[in-house]
Amino acid sequence: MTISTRCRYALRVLIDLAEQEKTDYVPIREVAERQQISLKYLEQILPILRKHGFVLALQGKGGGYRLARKPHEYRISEILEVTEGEFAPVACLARDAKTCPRAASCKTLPMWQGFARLAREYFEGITLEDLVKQRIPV
Amino acid sequence: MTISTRCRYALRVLIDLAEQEKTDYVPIREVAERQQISLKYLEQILPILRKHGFVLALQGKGGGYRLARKPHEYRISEILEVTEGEFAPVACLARDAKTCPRAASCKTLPMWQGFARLAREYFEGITLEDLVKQRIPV
DNA sequence: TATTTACATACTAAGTTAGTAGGTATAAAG
DNA sequence: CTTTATACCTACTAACTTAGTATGTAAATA
Repeated sequence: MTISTRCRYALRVLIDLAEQEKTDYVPIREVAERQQISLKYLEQILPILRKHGFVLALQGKGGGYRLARKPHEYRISEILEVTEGEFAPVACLARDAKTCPRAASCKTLPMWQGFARLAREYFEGITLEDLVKQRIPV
Repeated sequence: MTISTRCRYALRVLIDLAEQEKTDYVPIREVAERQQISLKYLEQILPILRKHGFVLALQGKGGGYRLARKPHEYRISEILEVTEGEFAPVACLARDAKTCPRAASCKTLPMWQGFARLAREYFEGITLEDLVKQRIPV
């Protein structure tokens, strides 16, 4: 039950890009150096973010990545979704799950549903801007 | 981010034992048949529950397992803890984690702390009896 | 002594994770 | 037109985890 580094790195990259506050493109190599993350690994992660419209990419000299939206327009739940996969504590709650024959009588299902809902609402309520500006209540 | 079958099976066994409402020992084989779970796999899971005092075991003919406490005396959080391991969405929040050099400036740490707390409180608030009597609000 | 139970340990196939390695496509600059 | 700097793509791998199976041994009752 731990968040993958792929997901955590994705968040750090997005935060890093948000902090640059530039409108021009930042080479991924710079981010890798600043964040001390393997460049080659980031090269696998960034295309995921691009395919889902989170960042814009520009190839060639002077190219790089930049945010596609303003920081407050990213819900953390979206970022988790694409880098970590759907949040489903048990298989029966996955979108593509075939209905479990035990579902009707399952004594634990409501608990997992409640937990999934709690988690979803928590991460939907946080934006990238909240992270950058450290606005998470402790 | 999914709960292991080991953990889910452990919950089903405890619920099953609670439903028997007998004070005498139930052979694990019976539980395996009722719940349609591999007997050999359960034979690995039950010793975990016994070592942590959740169930009592009796060897030999007429032996088996029974609950060590009353259903309302089990918090789900305890059961998750021993079968699934400590709930720590990121490594830095594990009990034995060495302090991350990035911790002080980490923009995501408070979010993970908040999530861990939310999850902990949710599962601490549910007992085995709640599951058996299907008292989980939807 | 036979039977039934828990208990212990080793093994395994399949999948996941966190990368590394090597090359291709694209675009700007000289 | 060549060089350089970037993104992009695909394959590979070591280590680990998961969900079991297999093969016993120990204990307690009938």
